[in-house]
Amino acid sequence: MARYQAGLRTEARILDATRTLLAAGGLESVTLKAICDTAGVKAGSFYNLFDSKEEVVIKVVREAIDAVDPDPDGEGTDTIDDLVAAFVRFFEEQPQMAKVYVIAAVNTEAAENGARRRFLRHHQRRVERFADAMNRADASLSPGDAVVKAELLLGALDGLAFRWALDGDFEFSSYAKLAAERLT
Amino acid sequence: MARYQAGLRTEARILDATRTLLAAGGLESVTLKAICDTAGVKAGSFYNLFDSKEEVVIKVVREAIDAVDPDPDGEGTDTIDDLVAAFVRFFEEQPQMAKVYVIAAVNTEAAENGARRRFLRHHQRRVERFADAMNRADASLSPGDAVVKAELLLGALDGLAFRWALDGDFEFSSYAKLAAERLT
DNA sequence: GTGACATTTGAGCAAACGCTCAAGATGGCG
DNA sequence: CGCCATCTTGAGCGTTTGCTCAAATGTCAC
Repeated sequence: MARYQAGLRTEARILDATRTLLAAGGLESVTLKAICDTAGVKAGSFYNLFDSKEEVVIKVVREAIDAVDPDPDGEGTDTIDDLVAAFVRFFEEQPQMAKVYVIAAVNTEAAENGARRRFLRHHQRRVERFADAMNRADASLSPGDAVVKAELLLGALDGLAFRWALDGDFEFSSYAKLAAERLT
Repeated sequence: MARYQAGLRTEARILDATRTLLAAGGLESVTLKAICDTAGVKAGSFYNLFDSKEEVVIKVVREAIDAVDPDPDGEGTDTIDDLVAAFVRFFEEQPQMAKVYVIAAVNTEAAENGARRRFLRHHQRRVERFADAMNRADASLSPGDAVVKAELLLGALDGLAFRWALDGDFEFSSYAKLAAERLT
């Protein structure tokens, strides 16, 4: 939406501010006022570049998720271990982003089911990646069984991440490896 | 806090209203105005009986959780299957309550870590129950290993519940049984 | 350099939120 | 019945939320 250099620069400042606030204080601390104050911009400028606060938050979270993809180009070379490690890394490096992810998926009521559908699609793509990796590792596994196993493993990983959100001392990484061993 | 019959009756009406709203529209729809309108009460009356909105919500959620306990008296007679079934039942019968549970655990920032600590304690009690049941089923299992296994199973159940919150068509119950088989 | 467009600003809007309080109505005990 | 504690009410407070808009300022292409 920005056409001049000045617009591009403020756009970047707004995204940076959102990232910073999100990482520091979670979704609750990301208010329009906080974003604008941090970015050194007035609300009117914000709305000259973006349609809503939500648009910016979604953009930032999506970029954070993409940044930890072990096979961003979809070459099909990632192993289960890679995928599990990437999963753990995302939660450990970007805990607040992960929480936004969880809240958006759960919190969303009938009104704005768009967000939930987006997350479901993302989850399904992840299941496919896991299932593919399982099939690559064990050719005798039927595709259907691979999907079931992938759902099970991803479910376990999500739950362990949740557990870790509850208590930072929880040994997320160890448990994740254990889950991968038993559910592969 | 209520001492007259009238007070007790409005107390019950407020709790009922909160339950109804929570089940129908999730946490977001539980505003003070909505509670008071549904209960046919003014805000002043509400605050004559309760200290805060939060107090009421917590009370309602806690009661809902206790209502599905397979061994409320702590007699130590519940099996893993009982516990897993109770877990599934809670989520399927009270999906909104379960979502509140998740949100409170994740959403709570530095400010009010009281809620998070409460949920952590509840989780730990649950882990103990699961571990005890595992030890009862297999005497050769060391207590430490039982706790690890219990954490793993509960993690998987939480994650599958989350998955189901994302998409009601997900066969939560089947996957829960599968997880119990592989992680016991 | 000027005209046309992008951007920024300051002021402010309406709605929602949780909550408070003085004053009056009601209930139950002696 | 009378009295006092309990309960209810209506009005409203103070804050925060996301967002809007006319007018001023800046920027780029020609």
